[in-house]
Amino acid sequence: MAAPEPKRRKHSHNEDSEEFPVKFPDFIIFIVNARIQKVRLKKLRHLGRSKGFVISSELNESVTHVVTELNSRDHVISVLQRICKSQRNTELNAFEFAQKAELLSLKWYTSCMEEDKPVEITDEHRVPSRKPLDPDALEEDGEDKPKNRRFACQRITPLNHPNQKFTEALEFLEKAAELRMGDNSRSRALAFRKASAALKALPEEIKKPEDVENLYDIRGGAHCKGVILDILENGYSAEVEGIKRSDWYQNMSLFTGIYGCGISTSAKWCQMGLRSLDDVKGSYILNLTRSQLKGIEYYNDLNTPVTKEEAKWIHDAVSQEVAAIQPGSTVVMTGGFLRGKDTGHDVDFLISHPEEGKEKGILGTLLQALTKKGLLDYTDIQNSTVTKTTVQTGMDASRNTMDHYERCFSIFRLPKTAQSHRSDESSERTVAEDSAAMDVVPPASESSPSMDVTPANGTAIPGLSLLEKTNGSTTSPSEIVQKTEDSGRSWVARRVDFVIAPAGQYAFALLGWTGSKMFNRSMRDYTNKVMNMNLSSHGLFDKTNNCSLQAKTEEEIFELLKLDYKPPEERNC
DNA sequence: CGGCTTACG
DNA sequence: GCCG
DNA sequence: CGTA
Repeated sequence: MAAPEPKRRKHSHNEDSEEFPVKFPDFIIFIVNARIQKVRLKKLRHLGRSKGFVISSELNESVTHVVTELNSRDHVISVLQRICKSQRNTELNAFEFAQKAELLSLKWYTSCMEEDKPVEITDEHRVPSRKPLDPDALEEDGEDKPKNRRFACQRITPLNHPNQKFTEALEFLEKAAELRMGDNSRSRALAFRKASAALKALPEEIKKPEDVENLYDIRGGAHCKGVILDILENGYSAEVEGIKRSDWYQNMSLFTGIYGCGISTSAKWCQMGLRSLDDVKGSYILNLTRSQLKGIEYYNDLNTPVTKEEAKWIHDAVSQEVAAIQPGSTVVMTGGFLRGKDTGHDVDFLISHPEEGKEKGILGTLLQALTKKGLLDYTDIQNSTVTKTTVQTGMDASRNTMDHYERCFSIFRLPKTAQSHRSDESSERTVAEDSAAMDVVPPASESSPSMDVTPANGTAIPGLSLLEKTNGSTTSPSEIVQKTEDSGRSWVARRVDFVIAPAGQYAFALLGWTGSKMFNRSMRDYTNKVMNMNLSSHGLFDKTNNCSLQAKTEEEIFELLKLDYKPPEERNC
């Protein structure tokens, strides 16, 4: 509504209080910004001033009324402390201040706004102290309370737990919800995932419906409880089985299984009448992205779980290269493997260097080195392909372009010799031997070393597959699949993610890339709602005083957030 | 009845 | 879909 | 939009 007004640069100190006549000088109000959107806060302040209240933009002794969305006195005080600290206001003690000033809910404030005057303050308006100094003091009350913690990041969530049957069903419903493209669908999917996470943290198997009463993320819900009940009674969920059999689910599943193809694209293809991978390959009107082409080409490989052994081999290969590029660097395999899983859909590496700044350029050089060794099939950086085709030396030309970026999603060529040497312990090979063993094509000038699907002259011909189809109605589509499958490669394709982080962000990157996804969402949600801070894989930002907080270990991050530390194996929500 | 993690490519 |  |  109101454009950024030029009026307010008169007095930077007490800002715009002079714009409106003060009608209630006894009400000096400070609004705590926690749990309030920035825009809304601005409106609230302006509204208050326009009604004749004094809205202080600073927390000081003169403030008489504190207004907040927070619902516990302790919480308010701890936030006030932070504000004092950030204002360098050392003489103001948050505890003593809270004794004198009124701590009131936002409801009181909005009531005042509606009535155009201060409304009478009742205990309803006051922030409840809600301090059961002895939690067991309130016995009968305690029975009704949730028996798990509110946020998944506060709970111990191991990889293996006794309620797999239930969580699998709930996570199936999560996936199914994501595939439906409604407005609520993402949020509904989240609800299923949260319910699953709640069960994953239970130490005992669920035997009766009462076992899931009073659990956050389940207790208030009919749907999830119904699913659990179903499984308890029949051993399976009819809803889940029904969806599994449905055509739309199978088609959507198939297409979203293609790397680079999300629900939007999948739905589009479904609506176009496509029903199989061959349909996609045979359609000449689709504008397939680079990643989708690779996703189709390596559909089977990329949908085969990566084993821990494979991951280790890749880790070795990557570490070797990185050590050569920048000695002293660290290469950590993050993701599910760090959380204790023994398979994964991809492998994640976090690369860093203890000396700030020395990590710069590593990723670009690493990708070139791996590509040169024939270990990388695809990187999702778009720069070194089409434009500079004239230069036959290829890689050298792109040197300056491959510089500063921090993530790379790639497809790794894992030598088959590195795959299964379980039966023979002595057949351990080194990375060097293996990459030498496979017929390494020195990555030619063109982007794709012309695999089966793409024609040899480089540029993909849109109508090619169609021609094949029309030429021989005898040419079965499965023939193409076969071609791609036993094309006699000496390697398999695996998804590998590279992340690079400067030393100052290392702990945050490690935390973020270790996951799980649900753990991250939960922890970031908690950070917002409880701490009024902002957490990402780059850092931690305190919104109450607009400053970022440093941490050099994961433990320090948990401490800053007042959370009990959880090792990676306990983050499997 | 609004909100639901956050950021890069 | 579940929570505040 | 897709991916983590």
